Amino acid sequence: MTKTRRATISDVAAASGVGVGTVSRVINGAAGVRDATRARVLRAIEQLGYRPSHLAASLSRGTPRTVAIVIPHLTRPSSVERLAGALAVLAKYEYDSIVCNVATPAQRDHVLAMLVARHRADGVLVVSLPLSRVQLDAFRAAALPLVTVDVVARGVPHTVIDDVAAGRLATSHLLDLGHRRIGFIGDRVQRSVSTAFGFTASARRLAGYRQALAAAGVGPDDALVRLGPHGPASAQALAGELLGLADPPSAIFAASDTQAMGVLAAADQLGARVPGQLSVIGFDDIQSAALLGLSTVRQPLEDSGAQGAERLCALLRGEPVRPRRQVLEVQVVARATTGRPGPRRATRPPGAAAERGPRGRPQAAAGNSGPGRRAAYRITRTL
Amino acid sequence: MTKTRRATISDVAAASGVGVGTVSRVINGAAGVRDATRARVLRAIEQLGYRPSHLAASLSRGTPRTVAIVIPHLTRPSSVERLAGALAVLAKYEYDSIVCNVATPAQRDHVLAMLVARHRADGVLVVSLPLSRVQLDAFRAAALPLVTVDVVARGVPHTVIDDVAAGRLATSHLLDLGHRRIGFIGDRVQRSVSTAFGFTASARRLAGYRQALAAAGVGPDDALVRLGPHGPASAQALAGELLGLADPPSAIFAASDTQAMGVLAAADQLGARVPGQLSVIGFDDIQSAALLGLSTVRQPLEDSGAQGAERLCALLRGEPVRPRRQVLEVQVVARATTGRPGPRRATRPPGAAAERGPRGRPQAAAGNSGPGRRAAYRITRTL
DNA sequence: GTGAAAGCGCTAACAC
DNA sequence: GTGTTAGCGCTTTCAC
Repeated sequence: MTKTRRATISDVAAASGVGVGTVSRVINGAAGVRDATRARVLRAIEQLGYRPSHLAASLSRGTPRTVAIVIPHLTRPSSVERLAGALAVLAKYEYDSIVCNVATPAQRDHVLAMLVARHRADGVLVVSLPLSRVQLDAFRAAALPLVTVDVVARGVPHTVIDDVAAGRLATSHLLDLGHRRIGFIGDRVQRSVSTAFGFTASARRLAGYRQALAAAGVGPDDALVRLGPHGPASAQALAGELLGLADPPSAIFAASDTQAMGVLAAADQLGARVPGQLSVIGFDDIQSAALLGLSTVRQPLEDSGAQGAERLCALLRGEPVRPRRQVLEVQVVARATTGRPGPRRATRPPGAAAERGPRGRPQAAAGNSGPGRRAAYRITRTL
Repeated sequence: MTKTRRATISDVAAASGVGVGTVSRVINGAAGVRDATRARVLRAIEQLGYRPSHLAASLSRGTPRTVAIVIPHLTRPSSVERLAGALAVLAKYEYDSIVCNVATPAQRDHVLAMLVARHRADGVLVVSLPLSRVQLDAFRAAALPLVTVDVVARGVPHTVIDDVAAGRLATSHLLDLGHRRIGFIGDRVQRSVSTAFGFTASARRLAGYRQALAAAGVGPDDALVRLGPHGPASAQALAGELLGLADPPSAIFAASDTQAMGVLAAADQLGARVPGQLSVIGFDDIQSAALLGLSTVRQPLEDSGAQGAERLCALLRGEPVRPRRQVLEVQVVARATTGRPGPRRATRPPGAAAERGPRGRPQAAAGNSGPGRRAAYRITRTL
């Protein structure tokens, strides 16, 4: 076997005694090629091990049929669900998807700048990342089609939820159950330029929480609002603080399911029964929420990615994308971690470890554990 | 503003009164361009809104500098961690990564066939997907560089763990604690062609489980081995069966953390205290395992993706990749769900729901809940 | 039906 | 330093 260069279309043409045009037609399944000729070409392709260059074809055709997806914190359940939704749609339309996972604002800026500077993707889907005015201008100047998901962007089609209303919804669920001392645990806005992505969902959910309390005539108590870095460990610590208060909350609204899990961990550790002593509601409805029986506000994660991708594809086809802002619905999913407030009981001091004991499940769940079963829940309200 | 076509390199050359070669040098930061000239070119680029075509450059240069990653079940925590590891490495070497999430064997075959048929990626990283002999031959025939992760492939560099040994390790952990009746919950090998990916990790872990039992002189009891579809719901049902046995196991080894969570759910539901009445060990050490205090066998997920990507890059540089099989180490991470077997107690029948109560935590975890803290654990043994 | 030839937009070798 | 030119491998008229 010769150590030669890859076969090209003209090699195939020569080998089969036809012109390159004919070979091209055969490759692309175009009509107007005699069967005998086609067979001859196919045989030459086979024996030369010819593989058409996607690059050359794309260049000649004028479009790479490639889309870039820029997304932070890919390993977070909410991110990966969005990504999966987008990938499925893009694959459906036969776009290649270049995935850019960005861990820092510097990476984000670098990736976005690259995407704008060189023409490597037909369009870009940005997930969860707030874009600066400069960045938006750059996309516009480059005429690079852009769609965002989970973040508002002026002049750009975006798919979002109403976080303020969703925050009200979660809080109302707790109020409706009879809670009056309701804590909030969310993300502290990062000041440090080096790590700040500028996420604002948590803050908007907090605003909704405050609105709902005010509407219910419950006075705000800032001692019940705790913010920290995203992640369960921090949330666990903050929940511990809340539970250690002289007048602790009977319920906690966590700005994400991940944080809610930290709250549950704190409750476990301090011996607070859930939901008897402490009700907990999260946000997102990631897959493990169902597993844990976590009550939460469900937002359509996978669908948001799919919708964003659909809109980007429409944009690439030159179709109008209206309305510019697509607002997806959310709903409260009441599972086993929220209930009516119980009588006050002291929590166990940290250090007095207890054994992992039985947990409550909604009645409907019991005896209904067949394969493929999804955790039972009831949807309380839809936004 | 004219509705004209995109500016090309020769437009820029013309506008700045230089040749295309000079423009190319400016774009690529090549030395040997007078500052004044460079400035003139840059200005022209600016005002023409010129964006170099990645496609044309790649074609001319001869390589797309693009890699494809083919991975199933992207939203599973183990998959996405591997993906993130690979993406980070590929970004480091400035490769674009096309991600192909495949949900079915048909999709897998389609994607792989496409990758082989057209030259669109410099190399391919296949994660967790067993490749047929035909598929492997196709890659070889196309001279398309291939590396796999989490799956053995003849003649191809692959990064794996020793699942059999890991299964022994998990089982030994339980044996060492004093357990003798140990259940196993894993994946049933799918027969249906339409859904069978041919994953074998669970089966190999089962083999290790059997080996460890035999080595400890514990007679096998097939009633304690339950296989079903992957996923927590199925595992929960199977664990329910096990706990309902006349002589139930005092410990269960689940072939994945996801399944272990189903086991925990079953224990909760049936009122079996963990680890008092039932010890549970999972496999993978996905992020939520730490959160739940789940004892597990940790395999380096993110690192496996990173290693695979490193090896693929080495291959693309033409370097030899040795040894062909890279075996990563695993270790038991003992958290709060495994302990010595306690006195036998009857489980509560399903339907008698209990409240979610305090769970055990390792002593070290208590009072150590600061931000950024990782759940405390002790590593029992390394393979 | 099929072949020839003109691009697609760039890089790189070579000349000046 | 800078311009010129020959490809890179394909698609796509446009003749025949």
